Amino acid sequence: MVKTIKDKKNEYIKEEIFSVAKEIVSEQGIENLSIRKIAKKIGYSPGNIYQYYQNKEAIVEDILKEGYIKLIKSINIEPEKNLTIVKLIKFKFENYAKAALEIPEIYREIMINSSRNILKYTGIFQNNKKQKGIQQLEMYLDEAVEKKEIRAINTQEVSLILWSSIVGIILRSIIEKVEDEEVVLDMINTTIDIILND
Amino acid sequence: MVKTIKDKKNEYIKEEIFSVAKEIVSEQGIENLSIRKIAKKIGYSPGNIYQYYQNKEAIVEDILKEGYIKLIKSINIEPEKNLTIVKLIKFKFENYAKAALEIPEIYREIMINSSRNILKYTGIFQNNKKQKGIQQLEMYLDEAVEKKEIRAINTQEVSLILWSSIVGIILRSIIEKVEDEEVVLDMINTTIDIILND
Amino acid sequence: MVKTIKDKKNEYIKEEIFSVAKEIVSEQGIENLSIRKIAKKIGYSPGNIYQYYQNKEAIVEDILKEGYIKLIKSINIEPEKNLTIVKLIKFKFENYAKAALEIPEIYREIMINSSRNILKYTGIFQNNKKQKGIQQLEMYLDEAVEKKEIRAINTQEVSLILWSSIVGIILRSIIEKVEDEEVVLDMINTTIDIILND
Amino acid sequence: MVKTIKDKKNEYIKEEIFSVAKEIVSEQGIENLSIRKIAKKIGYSPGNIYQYYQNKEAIVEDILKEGYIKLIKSINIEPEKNLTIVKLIKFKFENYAKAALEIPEIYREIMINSSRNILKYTGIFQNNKKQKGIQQLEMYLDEAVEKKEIRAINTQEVSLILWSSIVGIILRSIIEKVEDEEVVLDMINTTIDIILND
DNA sequence: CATGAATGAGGATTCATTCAT
DNA sequence: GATGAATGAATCCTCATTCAT
Repeated sequence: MVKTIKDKKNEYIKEEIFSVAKEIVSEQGIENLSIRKIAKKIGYSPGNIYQYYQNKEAIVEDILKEGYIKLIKSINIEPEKNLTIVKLIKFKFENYAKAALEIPEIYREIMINSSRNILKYTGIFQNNKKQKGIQQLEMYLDEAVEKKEIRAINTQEVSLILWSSIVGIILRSIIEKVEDEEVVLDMINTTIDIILND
Repeated sequence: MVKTIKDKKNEYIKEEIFSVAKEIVSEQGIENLSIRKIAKKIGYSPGNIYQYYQNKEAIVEDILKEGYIKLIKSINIEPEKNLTIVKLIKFKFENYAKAALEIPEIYREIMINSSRNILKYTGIFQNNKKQKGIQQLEMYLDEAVEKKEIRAINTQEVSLILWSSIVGIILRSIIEKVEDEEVVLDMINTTIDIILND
Repeated sequence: MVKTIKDKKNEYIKEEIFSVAKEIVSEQGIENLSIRKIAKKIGYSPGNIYQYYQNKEAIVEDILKEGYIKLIKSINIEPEKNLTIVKLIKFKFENYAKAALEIPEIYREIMINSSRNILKYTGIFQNNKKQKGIQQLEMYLDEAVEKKEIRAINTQEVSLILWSSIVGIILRSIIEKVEDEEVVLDMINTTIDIILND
Repeated sequence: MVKTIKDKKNEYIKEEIFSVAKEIVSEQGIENLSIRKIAKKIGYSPGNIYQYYQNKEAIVEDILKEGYIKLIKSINIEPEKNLTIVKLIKFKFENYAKAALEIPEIYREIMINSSRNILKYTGIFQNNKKQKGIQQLEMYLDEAVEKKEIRAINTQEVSLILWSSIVGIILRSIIEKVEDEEVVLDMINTTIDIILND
């Protein structure tokens, strides 16, 4: 399984296609992404794109997947000092929102997308397989209750509500093209306060 | 101003176009609506559509406008008996959610749309001109506080958060094609409870 | 052959169509004239236009013909005082140019049009049937030579040259959208001086 | 920089498109040129034309540019023997007229076109930037005056008049579809004689 | 007379994808 | 691996004209 030079070159070009595709999506929206635009931008021929990706859909999928990973990473960042659970939740949501706002067009697409493939990662209504974010959030809430940081709540319910509220806020801020990130972050913070209140 | 048979036929066909367009939007999403598809579906030539609508945009606008009006109406329904403010709010959000879920694709489009024209009605981040729904909600919250139904809160903030949370939930349920309306309605109810808690 | 009220109404509407058509031509150029635009502007239906004109071409023809008549009239204006022949020629060309510049789009179309119908009035290369303008010009030149106002010339040749030079100048000024009429009139005057000179 | 077979084929097809486009323009006028017609005539799909030309405008531009270059070349032909200035002017205008009459429809289009891009080369009313043809003509006239070949004249004025007269004559001969080139050339010659006369 | 719905053809473009080279 | 020509279907829209009403 050693990577030959060829393999490396291969990967390099695939990255190139990928990266240029993201650029186009960021600038013009996913609905304006086209194979030809990608090809033109990287200086390859349209046909050649199909050496690296099966079709356009595969590229889009990759973009969304990468976006999703970025989001996951953002909530896996651990704070440097010890924080209360509530503060930890706030810390994580703040990182999540920042990550989302760095890739607004892609975040928008991820959250709007109805394909099974994507829903696997974004769904909140599929009882059986909960996405990691919600799982983690629920755990934190359990812990917070246990530690009496917050009053006793139905953590299963509240985690869902908290999650969809915040996703809703971020989505709207993207759709409305809000420029001041602070406004969004503040609103998220307040939302957490109110929902977890005391 | 008597409507002649011709007028009626005319209106009938315009309705037909409109209705077929909505069908396509519901089935394939607004991004897949096209004049040709409409024409084919009603058995007319594409050019003829332009007898009834100035252009594609006008059709889309009408669809969204109708959807928006449906939503407005849903929150203008008054309950039969006297209700506490909190119950009134729940009643109204329930009607709103039901209305939204009757036209899922259109609701989705309304809420995702970034055009100035639509944002006028859906925006929550434009401080100056608040949309009616939020205004009304804020008033109710003020009243609820006054009547000591709920604890003292920053009604301006809370109305925004409540609103965007619920829109977020409805939107996600549409994107995830949740079939059981009850699940969504319950979640909304709980959200209101939690946010306004007691 | 008495004109009934019906006939008059008929004519009135035909005039209306005609007049609106000219407006469109003046504003948007003849290539943008369409039956629908005419119909819309006069508040009649497209189909009805065909009650008054056989087809679009007939309307255009009428517009050009009227333009041509305007031009003819302009050179039939007689000066108030007695003028030398050369001054008379200048007087007439000046009127002609002014008339042309009042209907630039139409003049352009007349002078560019290759249809037999129009060439009948604008042609200068059809030896057999000379258009009136050239005929008249030739007569004046004959007279000027006879009266020794100008040197002996081949009036047949010179009339053609003078004519096409001036038409060329007017046409170019229209194509270049020259705004200052005086510039054009001066140039025409100088052209006459130089060609007839001494 | 070796041209591969592919390159050659590519160029060949571009030429094909170009040439077919010119054919259509010659037969039906530039206003009737369409991508679909070109595609049909060469047996390609309309979309494929866009492999070779960015859009319709680019094709038209190329046609006009080629025509314009042809004209420029025609007046850059130098006579074999020494000629007097007047004869040189005649020689050049003759070549110019011949070139124009080889591409009548295109010449017509060039001279009728009101776009800034074309006027740059054809305009005579833009004082600041005179087109080369007029500049050259003026120089020749200056020289002719200096050498006493012709009487003293305002060479600036006369060059404009001479130019527009001759363009006017050529244009009319094209519009009237004069078949005998000699007639036109004679008329031009006479015009020069008369305007520069003696 | 007048309507205006309807057609059918046509306009320029754009696109994802394929395939011979 | 890479090319890019080619297709065929699609996009929106405009038009002159006809014809049943």
